[in-house]
Amino acid sequence: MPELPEVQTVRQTLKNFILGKTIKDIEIYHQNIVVGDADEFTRRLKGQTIIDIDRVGKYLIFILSKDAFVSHLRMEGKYNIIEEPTPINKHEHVVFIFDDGTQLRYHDTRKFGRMELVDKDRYRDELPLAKLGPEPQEARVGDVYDKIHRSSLAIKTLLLDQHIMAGIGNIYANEICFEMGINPKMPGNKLSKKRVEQLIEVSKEILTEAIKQGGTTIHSFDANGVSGLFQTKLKVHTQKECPTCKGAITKEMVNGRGTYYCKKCQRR
DNA sequence: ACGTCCTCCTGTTCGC
DNA sequence: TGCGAACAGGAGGACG
Repeated sequence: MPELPEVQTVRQTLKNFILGKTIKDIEIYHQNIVVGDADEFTRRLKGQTIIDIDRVGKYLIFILSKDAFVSHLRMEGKYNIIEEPTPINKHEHVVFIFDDGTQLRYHDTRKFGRMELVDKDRYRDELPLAKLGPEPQEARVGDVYDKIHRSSLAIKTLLLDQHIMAGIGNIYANEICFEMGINPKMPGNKLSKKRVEQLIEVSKEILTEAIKQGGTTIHSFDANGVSGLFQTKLKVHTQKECPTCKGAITKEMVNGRGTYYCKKCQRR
């Protein structure tokens, strides 16, 4: 589900709700969500206060008084804020119970999401975050060009590779290719340095605009009832008609992911 | 080392 | 209408 703008939206919403709260207990209904020993996860975090929530790429990092854990929502993960007691939903797998009686519940229909304890002081330098590339905002043209230039993979596949740049997922990869006027299947090694520079600029612009809109709401995603608005600005993803030439949008699979583009306007 | 495919899951949509 | 196949904001591991 969520890409960088959606995760950023979730982060902000969660910060407003849980900063300063202390975890009284944790209930884990599906152990696989927690990487490593689920009992240790509970034991370690119990009694700790939420100090901050960070975000790196599509990862959220919950910073507590002593420890920290990362949370990746993958395709369908969400956090439900519970202020009034309600029955547990069958897709709520991890429940954080705070000392003020409120709860934070991790909801994930496909159970793809993961949580994992990390070192509070150096999580950026250890797995799973260590291998992530820079977000477009911090990316340096030379570094990105080096990686793209040496690959014959489709440019869209490279945009989805979190080791090159972090935060872009399927929706925004499609949108970025459209804005670039590039065919998503264009091999990376066909791009000039100038073109890669433009790619980074376009990525920044699209992610920034999406964050401003509160992310994209497709299917059921929302950040605790806060729906994003970027879906109204999508130009190709899940669209039928090209906003530029009014021709039909082509949909095909690239690297196993649904890829939408305009054959006429994206050929460079 | 690199590219491709499979896998983890469940719910919804698509096509015959 | 019914029913199985395909697909869905992701990423890590196996394999050739």
